[in-house]
Amino acid sequence: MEEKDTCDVICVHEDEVKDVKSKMLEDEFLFEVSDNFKVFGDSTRLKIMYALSQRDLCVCDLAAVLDMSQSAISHQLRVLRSKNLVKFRRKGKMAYYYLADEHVVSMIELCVEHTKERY
Amino acid sequence: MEEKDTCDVICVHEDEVKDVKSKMLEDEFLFEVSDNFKVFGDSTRLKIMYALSQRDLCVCDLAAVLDMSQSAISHQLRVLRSKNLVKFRRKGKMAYYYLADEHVVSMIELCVEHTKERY
DNA sequence: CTTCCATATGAATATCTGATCATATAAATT
DNA sequence: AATTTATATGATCAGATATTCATATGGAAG
Repeated sequence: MEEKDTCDVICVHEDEVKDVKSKMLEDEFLFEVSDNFKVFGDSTRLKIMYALSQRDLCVCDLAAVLDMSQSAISHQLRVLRSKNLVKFRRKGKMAYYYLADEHVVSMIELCVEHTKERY
Repeated sequence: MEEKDTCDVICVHEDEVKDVKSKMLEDEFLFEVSDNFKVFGDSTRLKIMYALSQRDLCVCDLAAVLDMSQSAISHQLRVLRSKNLVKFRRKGKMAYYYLADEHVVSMIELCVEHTKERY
């Protein structure tokens, strides 16, 4: 299976490696999972989501809450939309954003808890 | 409170903003939370942790399981150690790594579940 | 104490990411 | 229709990050 004994991997324990390899999830799937974590791994996006967990807000208000530029917020909202973490409804010129579902809230809550407990 | 009406933030809804601001968690804390998520937001690190959730492994075996260089793995293990997500015990020349606690496992499991459910 | 080998790490590089700036779009108001 | 204003977005740039390469460290065994 392995063609590459070329270089550094010398001390491999064949059986254990084979065992764990068989239990590993698909590369593609784990990439997707890490990609999901990544969205939460930026404090601006996390703050946006946390703010939205309090109440729906328009872009301007989010900018005010986070004390950041409208553009910066808008760019991050785009990311959050692309990951289906937030949605929005138009009301006149404004766009009111809200969290897409409960998963988002529970993800944040869990990591908040873990962060509190672990340190 | 805001000295900066300078530029773009024009349409702020004072009350809602004030309300959400009062409910926001500390900047510093949310930064820490996002920083924790960030560690899980890289597929190499996630794979390492997932592999270790199956059984303790030495660096070489991890490299074999992930099919990556020893150096790359070692660098990422350093990151994981610095965040107290993994620990290791020496056995001769080798270092056997293992997950630091159950939090790590449950974090991964949760996001795996969410990823499965959401798409 | 020298060699061997598993692991660690510093430096360099390439890629990615987030903020800014300038500008475009789109809805409301005149 | 022209203007205003809330939001979106493309381009750019700076800083962060992951891998590689070369080398160092540290324990084992001779």
